[in-house]
Amino acid sequence: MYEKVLIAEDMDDINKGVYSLLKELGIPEIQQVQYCDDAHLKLKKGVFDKDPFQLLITDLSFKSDHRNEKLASGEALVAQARAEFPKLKIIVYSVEDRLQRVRSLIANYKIDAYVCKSRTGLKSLAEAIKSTYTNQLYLSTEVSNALSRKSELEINDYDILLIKHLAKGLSQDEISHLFKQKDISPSSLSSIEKHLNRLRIQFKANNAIHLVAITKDLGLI
Amino acid sequence: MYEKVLIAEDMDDINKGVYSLLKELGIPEIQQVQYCDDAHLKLKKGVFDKDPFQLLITDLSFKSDHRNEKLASGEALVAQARAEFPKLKIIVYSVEDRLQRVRSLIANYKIDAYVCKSRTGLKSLAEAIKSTYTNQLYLSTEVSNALSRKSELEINDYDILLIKHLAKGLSQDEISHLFKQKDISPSSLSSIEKHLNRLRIQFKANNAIHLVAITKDLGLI
DNA sequence: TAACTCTTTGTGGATTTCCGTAAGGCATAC
DNA sequence: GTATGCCTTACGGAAATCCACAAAGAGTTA
Repeated sequence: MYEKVLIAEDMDDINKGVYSLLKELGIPEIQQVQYCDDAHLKLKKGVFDKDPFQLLITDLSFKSDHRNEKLASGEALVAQARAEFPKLKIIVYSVEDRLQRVRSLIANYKIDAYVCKSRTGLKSLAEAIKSTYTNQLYLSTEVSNALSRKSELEINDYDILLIKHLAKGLSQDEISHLFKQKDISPSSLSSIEKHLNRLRIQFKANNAIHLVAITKDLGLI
Repeated sequence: MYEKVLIAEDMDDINKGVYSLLKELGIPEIQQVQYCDDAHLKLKKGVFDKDPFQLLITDLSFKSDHRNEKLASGEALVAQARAEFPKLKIIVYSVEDRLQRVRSLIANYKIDAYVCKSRTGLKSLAEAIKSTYTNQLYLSTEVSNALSRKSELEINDYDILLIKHLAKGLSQDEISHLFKQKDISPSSLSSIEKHLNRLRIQFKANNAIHLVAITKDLGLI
């Protein structure tokens, strides 16, 4: 089993919960940090001391406070960690349950497991730890079909961007101009209308207002 | 100090963290539930057994799963608990940090403390427990000014209702018809336009979409 | 009562969104 | 090569919004 594990999680209560789980699993060396930058430092120090961490368990969202950090999000931490320490196992442990998000983490950073925080989050996390130790990708049940092809008709980054700009108060015409200016394709008013229309249908929204309200409730934007 | 405390929190890791905090505080009887309905049952049973809970610590958001519950949210649980057990102390422990939300919980249900989950959430929770035991309202630092600045409260229930219906996807014309039907005044399309226009100016919103997005972020709707 | 203010309601017009249709580009399959 | 499907773009009309101004009503004050 793992000998040396790092937990990156800003909320102290969860941090505590994960810590006691690792203790129960009999892992001898456990370190905890509440900031992404601290996590990065610890990882580097481990390598420097010739005693590297074998596993990183990290959240995705870290509330920002007075400190201004270089690594502003869990995703940034994952990206950095994967780039610098290819052998490090990474488990993402987050409330986020959007399949698209999970997919992109796996595709871009080759994370070793994704566990949704939930009623049974800790149990899943325990399984994830065991699976990753034997080099098996682990996804908790909530997101287990993130890799199946069926859910391909999800929304992509372009759609999110579109809705975000809508929510910021831009008209469709203004978005069109902005996209042209930034070389984001498609940028024609007609295409923007078409994409929004598809999204409205997909989310069963009556109009653009409704669409923004729904996606906000879902936490997509 | 409290003798009998109930924790309602769906995520097992946080539940674990809170539990160990209460243990450290020397509270002898601690019970935990992961569903609102279970919390309600426990509270009722306590009274029935002539050994009522003195304190409820509850989250606001509970993910729904296969069970279909009567009390679908933490707020519903709080409402029910306050109505049935006026002497029960209630601490809400949630990530939600919108002042309006805190305000309405205090105004409507007379909760005894509101603690934001954060890096130092557990520490705040400990203070909240002590404060409430001496009948003092406690608000964690993130939301401590929820009661001070009531300046922004120039919007009334009519405005909120209006925006809520917008967010549900109704057109201004449909809202007009609905209001006429329900005898809500003013109900003319013209007046609805005028009110929305005032709100847009007030919130510096470019259009109705923007207005809904802003008020949603503020937790007004 | 008259003057004043505030709110509701109405009207017209510019702008934007909504929705269908159609043309053109581009890749893949036959 | 041609056919096919998918996507972008364009255009036009209906509907909804945004906005300015005017009229009617209700309440207040002098």
